[in-house]
Amino acid sequence: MNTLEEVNDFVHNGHQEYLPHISIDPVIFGYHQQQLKILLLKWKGLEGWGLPGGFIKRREPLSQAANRILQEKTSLSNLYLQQFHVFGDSPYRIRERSAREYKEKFNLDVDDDNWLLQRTLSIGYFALVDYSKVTVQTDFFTEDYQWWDVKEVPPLLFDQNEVVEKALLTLRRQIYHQPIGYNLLPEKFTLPEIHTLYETILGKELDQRNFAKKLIALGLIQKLNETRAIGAHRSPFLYQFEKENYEQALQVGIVHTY
Amino acid sequence: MNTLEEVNDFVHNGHQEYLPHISIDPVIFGYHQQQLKILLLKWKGLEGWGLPGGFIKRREPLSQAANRILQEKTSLSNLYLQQFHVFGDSPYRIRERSAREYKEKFNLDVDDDNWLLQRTLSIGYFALVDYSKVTVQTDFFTEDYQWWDVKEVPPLLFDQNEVVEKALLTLRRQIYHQPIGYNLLPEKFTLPEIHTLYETILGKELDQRNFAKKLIALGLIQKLNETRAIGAHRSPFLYQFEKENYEQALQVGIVHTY
DNA sequence: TCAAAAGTGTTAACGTTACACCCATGT
DNA sequence: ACATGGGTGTAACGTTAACACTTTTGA
Repeated sequence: MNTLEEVNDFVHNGHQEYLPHISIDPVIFGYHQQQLKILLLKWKGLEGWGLPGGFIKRREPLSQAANRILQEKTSLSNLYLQQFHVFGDSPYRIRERSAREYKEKFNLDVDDDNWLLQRTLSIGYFALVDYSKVTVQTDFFTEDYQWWDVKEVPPLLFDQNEVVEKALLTLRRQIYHQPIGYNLLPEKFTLPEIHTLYETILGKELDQRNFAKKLIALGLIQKLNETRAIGAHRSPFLYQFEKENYEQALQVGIVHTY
Repeated sequence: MNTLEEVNDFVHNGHQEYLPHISIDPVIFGYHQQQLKILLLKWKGLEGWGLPGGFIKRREPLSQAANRILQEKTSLSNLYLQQFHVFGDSPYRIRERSAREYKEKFNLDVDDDNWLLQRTLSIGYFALVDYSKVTVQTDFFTEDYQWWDVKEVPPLLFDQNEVVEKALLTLRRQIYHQPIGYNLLPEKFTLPEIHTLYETILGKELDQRNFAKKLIALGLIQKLNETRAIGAHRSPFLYQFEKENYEQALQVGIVHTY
């Protein structure tokens, strides 16, 4: 969506192609330099940053819509994607926005009953992606994008800070039942990497030895005969996930602590 | 909604009051005679049973809508109510239904573009209620209601069997993090009652002694100096929840097995 | 007095936690 | 050589899991 023609068509006729009143807002998690990050877009004409959301096509299955929206923004397919909550309580999402406000911000002429101005619920999804493989597409509405450390998320549009909070919370709870990491880390990774990842998600320190013991005891990771030289005094061993056990743990679910 | 006038108004003008394309479908759990049950409605003119769903008013917060719908059907307020998933993948929910089909089933004249015929996503909620306190309201669309053992749920409309399945799964997972029972049991209950409840939700046997020990050790329940005579050779002690610890466990969340 | 249900403790196995020193490498 | 980060084992503790008999009550 880059030409003015396309944008005008979307704004004025989009409701024929998309379902009104419902959007999908993905929280995209990536991991880089020992930090858990999320991908945010800067919307043109608006102050804040926001999630890379989108709408559902009228005959498109919901999960397919979520995948499509993610792919449009990040050029990634086959990522880990999971629905976690519907947001429909915030006053921002109830009071319809005015056409005037829209005109001022986007410089687009819209009627008062335009579909984009009406109340819209948001279905929250979170995605776990390999940071290094993401390439972001910007379009007419977005002027910039940036990865933000989850500890330093800026004020977001509407109630989207709440969306991010809840995504983190869900991730944190889920890690007690299912392994996480396959989608966030490169194929080969070091113990310190996955160790810090888990600490970051859980927001607490985990004993180095016990953590490694646990993952190996569960059969989730295996040591490779390679090391990676990453600077002074540092050449940790590489590990990779044991796909079979990992998949099984994902599906069956487990209950344990770290 | 009982008079023909009200029904016609809802069918033809409901989209002015309610958001189209989104419904709320509550799975209402109750517990009676050692069985976990859900409340289903028989829709007039349709073969199957279904969930007591409803729509969201245009300016109504989502969670308020869910509470209102539940109260309209069960006359209960202040119950435990939780969102768990949005359903939008099933082909039933994508193919728009035809006006002819609607006419045949409900004997109502509607246009092809009537809001009730269009694709509708469903937001799944589950409620935990005190079985003995529910009184069900039927209306024009519903001709009967019935509590069903979760082990014997009949074929439901659309993809609602999937909704029930997912509700149970969510409940089962949640019980590892938060206590459940306060909303399902009467104020005073016996050990065998809560024991069977947990066994039913988890779908597996739990050691009698260990189970009681655990709940008492966690400070969730306390023994009363009363017994209940419930038949031959049976007069178990009554217990009640320790509200403070219970609430705290609900909010903080815990990780444990049973 | 007999049948049915409720109540009650102990022990062994297992998993979790706490804890510190050596080794390899690059500067 | 030294500074930094990575790697590794053991012991105490707490939790879980397995197990059966006694008591009460009503018929």
